[in-house]
Amino acid sequence: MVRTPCRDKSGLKKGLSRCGKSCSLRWMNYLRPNIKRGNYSKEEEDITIRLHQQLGNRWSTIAAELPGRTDNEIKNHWHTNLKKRLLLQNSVTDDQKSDQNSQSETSSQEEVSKSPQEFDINPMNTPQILESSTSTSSSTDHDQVSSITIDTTPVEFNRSLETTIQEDSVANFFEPYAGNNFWTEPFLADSSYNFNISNDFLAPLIDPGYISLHSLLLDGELLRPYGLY
DNA sequence: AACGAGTGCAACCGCTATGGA
DNA sequence: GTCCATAGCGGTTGCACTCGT
Repeated sequence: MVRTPCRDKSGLKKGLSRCGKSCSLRWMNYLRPNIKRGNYSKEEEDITIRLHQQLGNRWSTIAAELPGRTDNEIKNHWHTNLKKRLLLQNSVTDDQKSDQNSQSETSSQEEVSKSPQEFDINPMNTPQILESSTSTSSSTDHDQVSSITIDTTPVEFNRSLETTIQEDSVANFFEPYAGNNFWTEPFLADSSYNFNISNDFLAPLIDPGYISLHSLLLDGELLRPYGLY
């Protein structure tokens, strides 16, 4: 069943008019209280890269592993930052390989036996970018080239993805919230939003303690879109 | 100051899945 | 079983903003 688009007959948007779907999307992607905003941590980027390697463009699944991040945000971040970095990484890796090829014929024969995916895209094999995740960086690609630091320490590849995420990022990320099963109840955070932004805003009620642990502490920038600092 | 290019991200679009009548 | 509304997903677009010239 094809959804009726939020357009008038001329095909133009109806100004500021919003259909239910538009409102829903805006809530889910932008207004939802437990959305984490601001720069991505290295852990979040690592998770994104690994999951994308495993799952492809299943952004909602990836988003489920990154609490506070929406699929849309992750998708945007991937297209605007991570994809470029991986491409850059690959180009650096290719350069290194070409250098190595010119120096060692033996090593080149080993490389040939690999499929491209084994050493190009796979973030588990490629060097880890240590650059801080400043998504607002206005530097040019050329500047990024000069600013990126490559860590050639190999990542243990045999660990399962789930174990890797749990050990490397998620457990550490939510350790301060231990005792609240945020991880298995991701949408409870929505319900935790029981303080009034305005008199017009009605939200479900829940234990106020939940707010401090999940909503308020998730990110310092959480309330800034509402003018609450 | 003005302009153009590049960038980031919210919003939109088309589609499928699902559930209720 | 059919129809319809809605939720959710991934791809794409449009525009505000920043930066360099």
